[in-house]
Amino acid sequence: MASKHNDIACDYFLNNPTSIFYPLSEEEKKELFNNHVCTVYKKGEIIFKEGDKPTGLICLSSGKVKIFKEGVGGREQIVRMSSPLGFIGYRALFAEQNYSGSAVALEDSVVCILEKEALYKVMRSNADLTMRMMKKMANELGISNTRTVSLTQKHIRGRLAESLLLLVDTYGLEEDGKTIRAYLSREDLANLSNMTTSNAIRTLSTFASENLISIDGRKIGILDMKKLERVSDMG
Amino acid sequence: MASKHNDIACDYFLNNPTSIFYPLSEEEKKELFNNHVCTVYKKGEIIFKEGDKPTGLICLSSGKVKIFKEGVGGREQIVRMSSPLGFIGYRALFAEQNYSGSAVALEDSVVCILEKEALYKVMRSNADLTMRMMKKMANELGISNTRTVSLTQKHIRGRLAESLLLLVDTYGLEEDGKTIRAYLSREDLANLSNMTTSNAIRTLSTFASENLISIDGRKIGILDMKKLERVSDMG
DNA sequence: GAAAATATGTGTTATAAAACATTTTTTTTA
DNA sequence: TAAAAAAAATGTTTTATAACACATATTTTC
Repeated sequence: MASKHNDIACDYFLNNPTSIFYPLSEEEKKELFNNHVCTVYKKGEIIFKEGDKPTGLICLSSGKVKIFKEGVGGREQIVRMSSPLGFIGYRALFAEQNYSGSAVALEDSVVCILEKEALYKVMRSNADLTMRMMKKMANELGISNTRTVSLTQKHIRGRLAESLLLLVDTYGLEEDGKTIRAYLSREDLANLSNMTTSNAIRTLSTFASENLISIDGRKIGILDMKKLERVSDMG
Repeated sequence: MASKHNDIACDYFLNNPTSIFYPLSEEEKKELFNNHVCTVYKKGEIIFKEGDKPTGLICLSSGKVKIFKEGVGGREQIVRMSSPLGFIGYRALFAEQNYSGSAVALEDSVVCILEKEALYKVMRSNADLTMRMMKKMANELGISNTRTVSLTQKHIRGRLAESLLLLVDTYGLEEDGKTIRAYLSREDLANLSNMTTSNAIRTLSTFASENLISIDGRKIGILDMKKLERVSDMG
C-alpha cells in the first residue's frame, strides 16, 4: 500500500481551492486519485531529462524545482522555476512530445504524478478543466515570450534584478519580510539570468554595495524593492 | 451582406482537413461561421497592438503576419511569424489577458475572426477541440522556450541562420526550390534574429560570400541548406 | 579531521556585437 | 521625372560581457 504521505501529496493537489482540479466531481477526482504515483526527490535529483517520455502530469506538492534546457556547448538556461501547486513537464505531455528540457529538484521535493490516460479521460469529458489548463499554459507562454525579450535585450544588471524579483514572486519572502525564500547557488542564479557565474557574483556584490540587497551566503535580502524594480525595468 | 470573399476565408479555416476545426459537427461549424468577421489588412497595417483586448480568435487565411514585442527602448523583437491557417493572438485570448504583443501584416492579408463567445461555447461542449487547441499551444510554448535559448546563446551567425531556416519552415520555398517564399526587410530579419540591422546586412553578405545563400534584394535563396543548418547548430 | 571537491570572489584580457557615422541604392511621393 | 524618404551597405569606434586565471572560502567525503 502506498504511504499515507503520498496520498496527502495527491490530496493536496486535488482538493486545494486554488487548484484547477478543485471544481471536479468526486468521481473525477477518484479517477485521478486512483491513477497517481507519488515520488520523493532529494535535493539535486533529476526528475526528468531532456528526451524522456512523459508518463503523466507531474504536480509539485512540496519543494522547489528548476526546469532548464541545455544550449550551446551544454550551457544551461533555466526556463522556469516551479513552486508547490505548480505543474512540471506539462508542456511536453500536452504537446505529445518528449521532454524538451530537464527538471531537477533544488531542494527535497515531493511530486504527485497523475497518470496520463486517466487525466486525458477526465479532461476529454470535462472541457472546463481543459480550458483552465489551457489558460495556465497560455499564461506561461506569455511569460516565456516576455522572458525571451528580457534575456536578450536587458543588460546584466536588469537581467539579474529581474531574476531576483522572479524568485520573490515565485517563492515569496521569509517571515522577516525581506529574505528571498529560495537559496540558489550563484551558478543557478547565473543560469536563470543568462550570464556567467562570475558576472552573477560580481553584479550581486554591486547590488549589495548599492544597498539594493543584502547578501549572507545564499541568503539574499531585498532591501529596496522599488529600486530593484527600476533596475529591472531600465534594461 | 458580407462579401463572398469573406465567407471563403472563413470556410477555408473550418473545412480544411489540416484545420483543428475540421472534425467539428456541421452544427458546431455553423455556430462559429455565424459569428465570424473577416477583415483585409494591407501590407504594413496593424492587426492589433500590445494592450488591446482580444475579441475573438484571429485566423490567418492568406498573407504573412509578424507578431512582436517592444523591448528595451522600444526595440522590436519578433516573437513569431504567422502563415496561412495559423492563429494570431490566441495566447492572449485564452489567457484572458490583453495582447502582450503587436501584430502587423507583412503583406496584404485576410483574417477571419471567430467571435470569442461562440468559440468558447463550442469549446466548452467539445473537449477534443480544446485538447487540439491546447496541443497547438503546448507546441508553441516549446518553440518559444527553444527560441529563448537560441537567441540568448547563439552567436550572430547562428541566430541569423536559424531565422532563415525558420522562414523556410514557415513559408516554404518558391517553385525554383531555393528562394525563400518570404521577402522581409533587413530590419525585420534583424528583429527576428535579435541583432542590429547593420549586423543582419553584414552577416547576410558574409553568408552570400560563403555561398550559403544568394541575395537579390529581399529575395534570398538557400544554396546550401546542410551548411546553413550546421551554422545554425554551431551557435 | 584531513584531503578533496565544490562554490565563491576578484582582477585582467579578449572579443562579439552594439553604436555611430557615412555613403549608396532603392522606393515613394509630389 | 525630380525630390524626398526609406532601406541597404560598409567602415570605424566603443563597450558590455565572456573568457581566463587565480585566490579563498565552504562543503563533502573518506
